[in-house]
Amino acid sequence: MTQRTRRPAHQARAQATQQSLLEAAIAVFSTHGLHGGSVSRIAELAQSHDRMIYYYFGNKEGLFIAALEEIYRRYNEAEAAVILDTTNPTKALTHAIEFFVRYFRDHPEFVTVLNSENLHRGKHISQSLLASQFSKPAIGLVDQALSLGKQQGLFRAEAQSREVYLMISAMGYFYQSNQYTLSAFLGEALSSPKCYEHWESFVVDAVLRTVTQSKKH
Amino acid sequence: MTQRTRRPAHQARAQATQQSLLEAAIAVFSTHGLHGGSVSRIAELAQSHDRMIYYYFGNKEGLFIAALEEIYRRYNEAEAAVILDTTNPTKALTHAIEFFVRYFRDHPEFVTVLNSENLHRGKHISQSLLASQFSKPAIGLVDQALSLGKQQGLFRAEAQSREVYLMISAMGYFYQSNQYTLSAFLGEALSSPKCYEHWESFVVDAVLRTVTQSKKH
DNA sequence: GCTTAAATGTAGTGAATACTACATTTAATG
DNA sequence: CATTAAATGTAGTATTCACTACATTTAAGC
Repeated sequence: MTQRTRRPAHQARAQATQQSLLEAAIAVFSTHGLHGGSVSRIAELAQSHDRMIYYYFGNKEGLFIAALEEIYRRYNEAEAAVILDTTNPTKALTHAIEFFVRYFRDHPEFVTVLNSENLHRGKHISQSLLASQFSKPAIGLVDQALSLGKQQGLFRAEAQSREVYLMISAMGYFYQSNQYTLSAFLGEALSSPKCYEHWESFVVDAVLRTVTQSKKH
Repeated sequence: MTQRTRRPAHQARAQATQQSLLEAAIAVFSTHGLHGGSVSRIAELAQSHDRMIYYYFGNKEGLFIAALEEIYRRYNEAEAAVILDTTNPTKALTHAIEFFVRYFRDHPEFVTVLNSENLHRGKHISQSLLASQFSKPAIGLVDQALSLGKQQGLFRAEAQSREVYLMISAMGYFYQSNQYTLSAFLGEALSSPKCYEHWESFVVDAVLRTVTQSKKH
């Protein structure tokens, strides 16, 4: 038994500090990127001191890795909580699509932190041991709906979960990630509810048309 | 007549300096982001001095705006150079899709600089006067192919160019932009030719299925 | 209550940053 | 060839940055 477990009050405070630093890190990194977000700013937002970042996470990069793992964990957690209609494949797939598109819309920090990580060519995610655990269940939702549809002869057997998952992610992610340049490009604010809802229904339509068995008789 | 135009040798050198600085800026900003890319590094890469950045572009932000305008200009230029088959809508749309997906693959700097701009919520693109000029022709390619297909009764009349353009962009852009986290997530390098080609043909298939008139008879 | 180590607070350090004042070179014009 | 201004080169400055040495506080176990 280590000293740490024998000091619950210390540990509770310590965990609270770690948690607030992690939360602040996600907020700051997501709005300013890895380079743009400073440790002092994160510490300030967490109402702590930059000293504690080094105490708990080693260095700035360690904190970024922790932030990355945390947003991935939440993403997986949210996905795992989704329960699909196991009788209606179209409904199930629609539900899955809505989950993903809305997750990206409602969690811009997930999108921006992943963008930062990709700017750095996946340097940190490859260092993370936790990240590999997050790989598998991701496509699960799409796979569930697709399998069901294939069983019922409603969806094409050639439709692969991986591609369809990428398709859904791409359309949801891109819309959120590039909303500012796209809005300038198209001359219309993509963040408006009307615009967003139109896009969501288009994504559902496009995916369904892609996977649905064409009616030849 | 200004002094500047009366000094061709000076102007030629000046333009060369500006051009190399702009090129270096695109390279550095695209690999390190706006904050991560330093003016000294850009100047060094351009074999010039950071002094010149302020001389020609005012400040770091001015250089970033210039870089942003330049990559947009090249994107529009490349798109304008594409000539589609005006008789075969399916071929034309396939050709257009291949152009976009390959453009994002072959111009990662376009993707990463746009990501930086979106991290900053379109702060610079909205300042640019040039940017507004780039808005219109963008959807042109997709619109051409779609219109043709609708005329021939091959594509659905409800299919809108804007949505289809976004769909194509999303799938091409996302695949390139998120390749590192996706590769870690899926356990396979998306940059491999085999993987890429599979994706490209999937995008073509998905878009065609989305816009093509279903055969009810 | 004394000891002890975990947890936190304070005050720095050197390096890198964006930006600038000032000096120098270049070549076009009279 | 002297003048002149554009273009470039040099040497800074103030600030912010990630990170650290060292001091202090906290509470658990004896």
